[in-house]
Amino acid sequence: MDKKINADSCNCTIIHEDVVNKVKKDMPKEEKLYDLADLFKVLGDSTRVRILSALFHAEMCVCDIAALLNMNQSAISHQLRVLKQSRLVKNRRDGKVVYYSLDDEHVKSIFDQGLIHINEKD
Amino acid sequence: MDKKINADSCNCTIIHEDVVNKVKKDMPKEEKLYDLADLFKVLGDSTRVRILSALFHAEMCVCDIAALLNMNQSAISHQLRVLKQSRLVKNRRDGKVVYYSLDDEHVKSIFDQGLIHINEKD
DNA sequence: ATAACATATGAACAGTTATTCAGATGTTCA
DNA sequence: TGAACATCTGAATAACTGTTCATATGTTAT
Repeated sequence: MDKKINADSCNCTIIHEDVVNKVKKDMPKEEKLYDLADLFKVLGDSTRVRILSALFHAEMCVCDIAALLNMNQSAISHQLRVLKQSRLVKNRRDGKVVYYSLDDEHVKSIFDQGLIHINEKD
Repeated sequence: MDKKINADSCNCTIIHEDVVNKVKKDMPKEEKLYDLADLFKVLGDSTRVRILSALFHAEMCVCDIAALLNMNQSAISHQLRVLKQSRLVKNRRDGKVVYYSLDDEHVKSIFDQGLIHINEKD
């Protein structure tokens, strides 16, 4: 309903009010965009990217991942928690060992698109 | 060539050496994964996500974006620079005004996949 | 029950980053 | 040339985040 542009805090005169109003109408809900940024924030760490990339190929336990990435167990465990909170991985316990695996089919395609971008721009 | 697992720094005994070796072989090059994380790092900020989301719908100048997002011009300018360095946006100057637009077709599909993930998990 | 092992967790520290502020640069027009 | 405006930039600050360390939890086997 309220399509009025608030120019108080941007210290600019608005140049193209029509464009701004149109875009404002067409954009997704603010909340969704914040959630999206939060998702990318989770993906925006090399340790977590490497963990996910590993889990694309096999279910793995914490120690295996730590050995693979040459990092200590605690660091991996902390990051797995972050990934789990974002529902990107899930786990199952088998005795002492906890196995982690992917909990999302879309991450793979997000990664693939990202890699295409990278490979095109260098 | 060197598929030996370095377990020195992970303070774990390796449980499934076969799995670790297989995954190590199948994973993309380390460097690509770091680049990928860097890309997601750029996408992992709500201001930048909102800017890109706006640019999906129209080319816009800095002032317009600032007004749309209700932020000051300097903050937007700083973020546009980050987006440009990652080749996600490009710009053209028309007199005093600088117009920004998307410089990547893949970002849209990365966003779409991300939104699917978000919408499924709540 | 206790030792051994895999994993999880909380606190602390170091490094990174987004925004703000002040001012610089570049362009247009009178 | 100088005023007005759009944009850019560097420094400073405040907030956030990843890793490490020490320790806790949970499971198995003796």
